[in-house]
Amino acid sequence: MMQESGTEATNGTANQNSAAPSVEGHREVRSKSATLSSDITVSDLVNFQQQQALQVARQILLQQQQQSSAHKSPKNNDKQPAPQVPFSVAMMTPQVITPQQMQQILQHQVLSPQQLQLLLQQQQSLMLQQQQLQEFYKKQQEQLHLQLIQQQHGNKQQSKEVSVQQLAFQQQLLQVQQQQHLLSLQRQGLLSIQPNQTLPLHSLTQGMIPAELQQLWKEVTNSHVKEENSAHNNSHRGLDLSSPCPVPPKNHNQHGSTNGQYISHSLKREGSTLDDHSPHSHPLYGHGVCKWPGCEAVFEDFQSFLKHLNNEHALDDRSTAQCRVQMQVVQQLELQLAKDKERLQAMMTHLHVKSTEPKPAPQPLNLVSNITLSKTAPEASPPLSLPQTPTTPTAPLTPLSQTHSVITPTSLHSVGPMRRRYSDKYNMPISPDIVQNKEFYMNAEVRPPFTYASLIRQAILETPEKQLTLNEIYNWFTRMFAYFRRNAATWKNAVRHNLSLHKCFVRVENVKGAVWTVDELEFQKRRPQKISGSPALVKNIHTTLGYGPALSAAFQASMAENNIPLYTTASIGSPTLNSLASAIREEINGAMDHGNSNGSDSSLGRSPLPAMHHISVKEEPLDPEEHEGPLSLVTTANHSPDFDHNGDYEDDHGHEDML
DNA sequence: CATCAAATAAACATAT
DNA sequence: GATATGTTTATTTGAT
Repeated sequence: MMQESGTEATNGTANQNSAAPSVEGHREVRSKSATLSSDITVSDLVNFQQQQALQVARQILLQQQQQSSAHKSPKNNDKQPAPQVPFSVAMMTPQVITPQQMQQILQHQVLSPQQLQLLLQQQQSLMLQQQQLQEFYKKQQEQLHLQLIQQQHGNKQQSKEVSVQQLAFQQQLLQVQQQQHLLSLQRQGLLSIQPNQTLPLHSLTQGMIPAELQQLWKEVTNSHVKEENSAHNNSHRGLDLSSPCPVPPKNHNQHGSTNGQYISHSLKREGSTLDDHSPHSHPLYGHGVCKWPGCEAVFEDFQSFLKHLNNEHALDDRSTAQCRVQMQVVQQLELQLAKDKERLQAMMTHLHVKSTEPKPAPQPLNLVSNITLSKTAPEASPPLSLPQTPTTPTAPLTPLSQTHSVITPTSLHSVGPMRRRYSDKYNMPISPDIVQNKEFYMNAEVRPPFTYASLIRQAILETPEKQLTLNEIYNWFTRMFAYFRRNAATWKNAVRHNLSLHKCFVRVENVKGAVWTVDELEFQKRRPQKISGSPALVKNIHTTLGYGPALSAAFQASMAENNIPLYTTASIGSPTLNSLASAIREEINGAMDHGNSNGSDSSLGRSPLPAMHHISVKEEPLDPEEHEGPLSLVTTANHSPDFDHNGDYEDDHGHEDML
């Protein structure tokens, strides 16, 4: 009722509970600090891309101006600064990898602690530098901004004076920009550090030139998933640097403005949405706001927006530059995506399909089927194989490859109420993904594919005490998922409902009030009936068992790779990461304890984490009964719920406001 | 088609 | 009395 609406208002990150001071007491403090740091991070992240784009745009613009004044080079020459990146090209080794190569790569995949440490340090120092530069840059930025505006309105002459100054900063700007690129990528989990890719990383920082990027991208895409690619190509085209892209292409839309919003969305759109613009919808217009990168002008109606678009974002140097920047951003992300996909592929290949098949790249899922295969459950396997949702793991990140059906099916409607998540169980929520996705969900308003129960559990397990007050749980939701920063009334009610409904959540009275804890046993017990039987799964398990260790190792490695950097960079409270890890561990333990009972567990389906423990489970074959482990990779794979949403998430709102 | 789990809504109770 | 917190019931929906 009313309360809900009231709640909603408060839901933010702040503590809503002013009424129960004592109760919140200590906990409050804890959650508060956590919230704080994460909030900062989040918002920071949210603005990151946009800032980056703007900055880069300015820089490019400046360069252009200089060039034109100095060399009178053609107007929109695409030459970008700093032509150095030889390395990256070679090192990146996009998707042109043969299965064998993949294996090799995989084998080297596990970073040693030292290596990780090193990488971490590198990142941190980068962060520092960046901050410093950023500050300096901010000041300059203001000036430049003014100047740019002036220039735009006519006083070209000024530009010369300005340019002198600008030149002075150019270098720094470049640095900042590059670092930002890197950092942002890392934050998003797109840029993961891989052992064999360490170097590339550096080279990346050193200077990715749009042109190069593009080329890289092309290579990547071409080789990668050749088949599915048709669409990709299209997108490339759109991004082609050679074209100044005067008219703000649709791809730019949300991404820039929504900032945090994943590019994936935009990318995806590219493919599918290029043409479907309904009369009053424009990729650069959403929520009554202009989504042009850096512009957040508000408009009452679509018409005024169009007007604005034509006036403010007309074909001029600035727009062109911004456009380019956007392209860069997109390209980098795409590239990274491709890499991650490849990595996934390699992992899967390595883990299961050792020898097999040729078609690794195309569809990861296939692997699954391959996996299944073998051994024991011939027929059974079919079920597993399924789906079309190959990509899962990266799913959120992957949308762009429409190839992956992931996006398709559910995605479309997923936006709204999430009601069924599992079909997706066919995805594979392997740990790494989760992690990566974490970043994703923190920034993109995409509904997490996990059930409330899973999320609540996760929230609770992430704390050292393994207990949280309702309010803290709320805070965790809002902190971790952009999606839950909306519709508070709805999801809060759901959270409460879940807490009461599931036996796995135990309310513990405290002096100060009450906290919620998780009864892991119960949690694991839930709905065994379901899949339990699934023969297919069972069999796979066997198969998988053998690889158990490997898997978890890989998992950890990826965790390290992906998360650490992310969080580190993001300066997020490391607690998150750690807790996540610990939570996972716990799950694992729990799973082990219960052995097979839950083995059947289907529950995994819903929660991502579960998948992980399963993995570990394998390490220790406890399966007394017929089925050995809880789930096999396959199973695991299945579970990941729909990542699709991301894909479809239309721009924003739309439906999601169920309120 | 039956059943189940989860999401969603909402009424209601209780505590602060 | 307003909220926050919990509990419970009902309905809807997607999956199996």
